[in-house]
Amino acid sequence: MTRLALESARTIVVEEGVAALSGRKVTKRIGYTIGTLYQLFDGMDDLVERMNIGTLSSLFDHCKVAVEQEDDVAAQLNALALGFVEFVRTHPQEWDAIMSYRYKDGYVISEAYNYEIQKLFGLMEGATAQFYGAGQAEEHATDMALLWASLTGIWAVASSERELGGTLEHMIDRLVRMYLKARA
Amino acid sequence: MTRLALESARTIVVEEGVAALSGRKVTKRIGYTIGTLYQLFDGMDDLVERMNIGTLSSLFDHCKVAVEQEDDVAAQLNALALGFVEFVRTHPQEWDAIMSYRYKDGYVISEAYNYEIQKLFGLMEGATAQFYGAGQAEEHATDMALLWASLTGIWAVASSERELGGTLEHMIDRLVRMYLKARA
DNA sequence: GCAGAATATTGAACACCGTTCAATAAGCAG
DNA sequence: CTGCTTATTGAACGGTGTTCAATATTCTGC
Repeated sequence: MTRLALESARTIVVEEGVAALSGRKVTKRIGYTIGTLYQLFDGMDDLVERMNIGTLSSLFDHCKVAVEQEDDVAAQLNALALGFVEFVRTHPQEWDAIMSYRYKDGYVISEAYNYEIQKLFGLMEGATAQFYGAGQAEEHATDMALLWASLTGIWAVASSERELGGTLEHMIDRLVRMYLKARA
Repeated sequence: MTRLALESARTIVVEEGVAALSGRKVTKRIGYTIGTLYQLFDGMDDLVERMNIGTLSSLFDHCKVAVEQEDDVAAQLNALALGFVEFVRTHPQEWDAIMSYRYKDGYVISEAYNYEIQKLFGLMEGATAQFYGAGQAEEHATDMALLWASLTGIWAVASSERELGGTLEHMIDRLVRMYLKARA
């Protein structure tokens, strides 16, 4: 039933947003009652986290095939960035669940979650590996964190429906170009 | 009383985070009851939005004095970025209220809110004006949106307490450096 | 000072929420 | 069929946002 519950939760998030997610709604959709949910999940935080892990995993899969279709660094980096945009555009609510949901004070994010994030970072590191020498691992990591932060920040700004100048694609393009110019 | 309520709301957000904010808590702290809040605010969205406007205004004031102490572009841009970090570091919960609070479907953000955002963009545009010619207004706007997105994204990543490589200051430094190198 | 109008404040009501847990139902081994 | 184990229930608790008729208070004109 946990699989059913996670699917149900995802459907609600997709259709109404993570703010509209509730345990009772999740169980009602699949013919269960609220009590059952709490035998299988350690509260709503756990449910949302496990759903988010699934989203991150899908994002990784999507980006991976995008990157693997390219050869040189510039093309790979562009494919990665555009792959991210493509995925988030088609799963805006699921991405928003990742970005805006706040776990209860003291809740510890699972290793599985951090592993998915690491997978995504690995993709970026792989694409840009040739820019960094043996002793530049730290610099490399910093740059990847910066790129990731910028990517997610760009989406946040672009999806805020305020006219802040510049379309999503333009910003992405300038970010990648800027990085390549500064690095290559 | 609306002033009192906004102060009370801010105190709760600072002490417990925006997720712990509730109308009854806000009014109880100042000796009122829940009914009163709804005569003065058009629901919780309105209350949060007006509180967030105050936060953005404070952020602007803080960044403005930081920028005005510098002369050349590079120094101004650095001051701006570090001013942002400084403010958000000292007001993490209030900033999180801006980033993670989700307004109800259909709620329209006020002009006053968008104006505060515009003020911040104006600060960035002022500092980088000399990089852009007469016909490059659009390009300028795109770049500013990108810088803003990156700045806020960097904070989101850095404050997520996952070790994703690179301290906050390092990322900020590399972002500004990257922009200047690509532009100047 | 006082009547009346305008404004401010209340608190109960409604339908939800997350979370817990004793009680029940279902499935299964011997 | 009995007992044991697992799955499921649903009531209970203390909270939430929101509405609104009823009550208090303040202000205005006389």
